[in-house]
Amino acid sequence: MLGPSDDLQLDDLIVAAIRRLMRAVDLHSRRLAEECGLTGPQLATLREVDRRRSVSASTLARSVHLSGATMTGILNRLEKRGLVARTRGEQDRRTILVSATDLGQAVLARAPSLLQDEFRERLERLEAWEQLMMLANLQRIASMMDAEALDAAPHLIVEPPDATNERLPSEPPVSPGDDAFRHN
Amino acid sequence: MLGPSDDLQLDDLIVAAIRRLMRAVDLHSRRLAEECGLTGPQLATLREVDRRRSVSASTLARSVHLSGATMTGILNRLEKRGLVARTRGEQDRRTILVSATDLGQAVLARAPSLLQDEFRERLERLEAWEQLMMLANLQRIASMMDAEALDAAPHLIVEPPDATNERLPSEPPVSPGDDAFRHN
DNA sequence: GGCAGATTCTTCGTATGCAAAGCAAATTGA
DNA sequence: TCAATTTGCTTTGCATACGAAGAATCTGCC
Repeated sequence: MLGPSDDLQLDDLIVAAIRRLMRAVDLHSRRLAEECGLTGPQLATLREVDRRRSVSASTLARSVHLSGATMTGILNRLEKRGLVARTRGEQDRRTILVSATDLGQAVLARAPSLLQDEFRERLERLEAWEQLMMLANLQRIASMMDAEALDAAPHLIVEPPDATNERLPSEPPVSPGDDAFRHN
Repeated sequence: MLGPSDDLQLDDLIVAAIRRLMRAVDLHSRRLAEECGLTGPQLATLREVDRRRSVSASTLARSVHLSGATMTGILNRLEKRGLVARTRGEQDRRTILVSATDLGQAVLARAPSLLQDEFRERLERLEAWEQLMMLANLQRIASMMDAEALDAAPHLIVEPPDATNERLPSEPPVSPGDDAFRHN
């Protein structure tokens, strides 16, 4: 372990790195907006809407880790551009079911990644174990900071080399009901 | 390396982890605001103002990795509460020199860390090499995403309260590979 | 001196992002 | 059955965040 003075150093460095990362994400979001007309959160939301066929707004919010209020604003902008459609739920008329329009899917097909190309290229040049280590560390930090928010979902564990990593064991494949976020 | 389909998975997991991290930071910022009256960016700014004795607004913005426009808003709120004071530069009357008031220093002395206590406790329980690995990975990711912004310098060492307004790239150059493991 | 260009900060417009309050629909309980 | 609660979304208020444009100032060149 480190002494208290070193801990202060460590804290500051972590804070600085996180701030740098957040800024980079924000800047890339604005660049996305210029290039394809969608900001980062909008693109992430549209992708998730398209992946699942028809989702409630709250489920959507949880999937992309946003509050419901923020999701409302994003959906408003997406809807205003005709990229998604809002429908009232049949059985439960409180819920709003969101679905991607044809235009939305078309835009999505042309949209770039949520990560900068530069970053992806650099990442691709790394060895697989390095990629997984970085992901694991990122997830670990997220979990450590997220913990107070009660997320029981286990995340990526870097397995010894014999595990067949066809699919990384984090988010389950689409199954629309079991959201992995069931804390009520 | 991983195949293209796994890369897509990797991208998505990284995006999700980053989003989770950003949300956690935001939530902690709001908690800070309730507890000590200062949000995360405000506290970070006030700390930096106090550390250096008197800084220009632009230097401050670069130090905490914010744009000048954002810094203006934060300084407005800090000034309105009497925590910092703005003064015109003597030689260069374009610059705004920011300094912490007595009240600002008093508030600062009582303010908690920018990181959640939960996170810090968890971090402290880890071995030193693990702490450094996590920091190094975080800095590496930040650098990889930051690179396009020409910043390129992962500042491992917290700069001394130099007060001399340094020019552009500013941050002490550190070879990007071993940045986390340089003790001095 | 005097003016063109650069630099510094502020203002404006837009998009996140959250909590809390508000509203409507569904569920529960007596 | 119908009031009380819960649930799902929207609205409101505030604080980031950014770029672009504007105002004030400085610098260099003549």
